[in-house]
Amino acid sequence: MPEVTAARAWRTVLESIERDLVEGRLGPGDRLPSERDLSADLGVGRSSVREALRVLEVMGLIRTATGSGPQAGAIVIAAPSGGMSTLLRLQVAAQGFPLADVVQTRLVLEDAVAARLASDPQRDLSGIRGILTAMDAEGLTAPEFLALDAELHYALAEASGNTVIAAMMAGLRTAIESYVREGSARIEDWEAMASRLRAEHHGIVDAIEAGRADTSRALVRDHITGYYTAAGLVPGDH
Amino acid sequence: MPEVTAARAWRTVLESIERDLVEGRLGPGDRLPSERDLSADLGVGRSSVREALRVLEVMGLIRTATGSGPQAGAIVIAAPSGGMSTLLRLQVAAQGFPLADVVQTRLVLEDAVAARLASDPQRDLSGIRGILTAMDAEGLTAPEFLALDAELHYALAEASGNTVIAAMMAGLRTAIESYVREGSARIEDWEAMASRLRAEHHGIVDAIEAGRADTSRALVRDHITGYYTAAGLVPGDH
DNA sequence: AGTAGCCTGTGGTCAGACCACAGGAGGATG
DNA sequence: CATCCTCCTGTGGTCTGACCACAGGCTACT
Repeated sequence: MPEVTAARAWRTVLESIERDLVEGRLGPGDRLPSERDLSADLGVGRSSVREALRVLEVMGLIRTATGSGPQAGAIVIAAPSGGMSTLLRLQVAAQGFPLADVVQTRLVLEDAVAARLASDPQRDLSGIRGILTAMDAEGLTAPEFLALDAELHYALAEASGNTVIAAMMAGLRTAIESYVREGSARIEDWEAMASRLRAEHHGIVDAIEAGRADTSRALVRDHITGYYTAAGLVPGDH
Repeated sequence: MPEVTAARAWRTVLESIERDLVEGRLGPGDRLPSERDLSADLGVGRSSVREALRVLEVMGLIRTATGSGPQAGAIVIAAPSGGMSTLLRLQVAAQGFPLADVVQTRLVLEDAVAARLASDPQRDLSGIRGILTAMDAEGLTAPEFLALDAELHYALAEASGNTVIAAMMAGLRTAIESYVREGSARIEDWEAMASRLRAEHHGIVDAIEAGRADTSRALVRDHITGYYTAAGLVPGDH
């Protein structure tokens, strides 16, 4: 007997759930069987089931809740940005991803987002305008400003309509968040930097709304590289 | 007593290890303490430690091995593409990512890869040429051909020097692999398609080596969209 | 009819017990 | 002295059983 399960009981659980997802037996909003049932059905220990569920939870596929009722248990949610953020953040921490590569990837994606938004006549930037207004407020601290900045860039990615790019943008941002925060302390005149960033944001959004794809792409590139070099996160050799 | 640990013992383990990574106490090649030691040090059960390690393993941060000696135990490896592939594949399966978004993201990234390679005089495409030669062989089945195709596109991303983009490309490819395979069955004259793809590959690599960024980008776009529409994976409304 | 309390099932966690495995230590052997 | 073989140790992998806290439904009492 070649032991079909090979090894790794938790992997069989993961594969079983993935199969259920692929073949449509499970979908967003559905509830997984209880850990004890899965354990019995698949012939593995409950701890192995839990290891698999933990992976799914961290990757943003399910949400777990204690108690009873329809909201309890493990439920498929498929919220990708959380998992992407965790993955990228950990890989950067483990030096699997150099910071420069993360920044450059962000550049590539944001570039594409701007171009796509500029050439899409159906775009709706009302939410983005709201964030811009919020950022124009006086007296924002650097962390507050950066939080709004993250929100703005994510909203742009979301508005472009591509969920994968939006999730990746959120993840890339999270991965470098702590470094960005540290970098902001290195900037001497924060108020000057803030007003520069404000102006650049308005310029980008204006260019997008004017449908000028190439202009908005260029502005986005300058905006991002400008800040990162100013914060000393990336060599200015671009 | 406000119970500092809040909840979720496994999360404290994850956070502890992440802190060790960020602050340099752990790095690639290092060995983690044994599960039993971590359990005792952090004051949690061994099963909670295992749940955290499982997450790290699936995300590609560590590798575990049984037995004794320096190679046994959990070792930091930071191999990002595996985790990225799992994440994207699962999210697509759970309908968190529409197929069209995945394809489009691949387009964006590959576009950037081609442009970057074309404008980089230091590029080394010798490995890519080797794959092209392998793909020129006669009598390849569709799965064999597609495997080489995946290898080729990944090699291009790798050659561009951006590890994040390379990992994302690998992940995106994995996420749609099964659909691509199915799609290949829908193509009536596979031999004709194969030679068309071969010609396009050569054209792309030639354009890159000639340093013609815009041409290579256009060729890449046509190459990818062409195949996906032919395989019926994406509406032809691009 | 309303309400208070119990009961059940859920995830969260821990403790302990095995197993298979890989490698080193140490003795037996030539 | 060198070599081989065996046992021992520590590792992850797994299972079992036992609690706990919690949320919601159910029931019995008022």
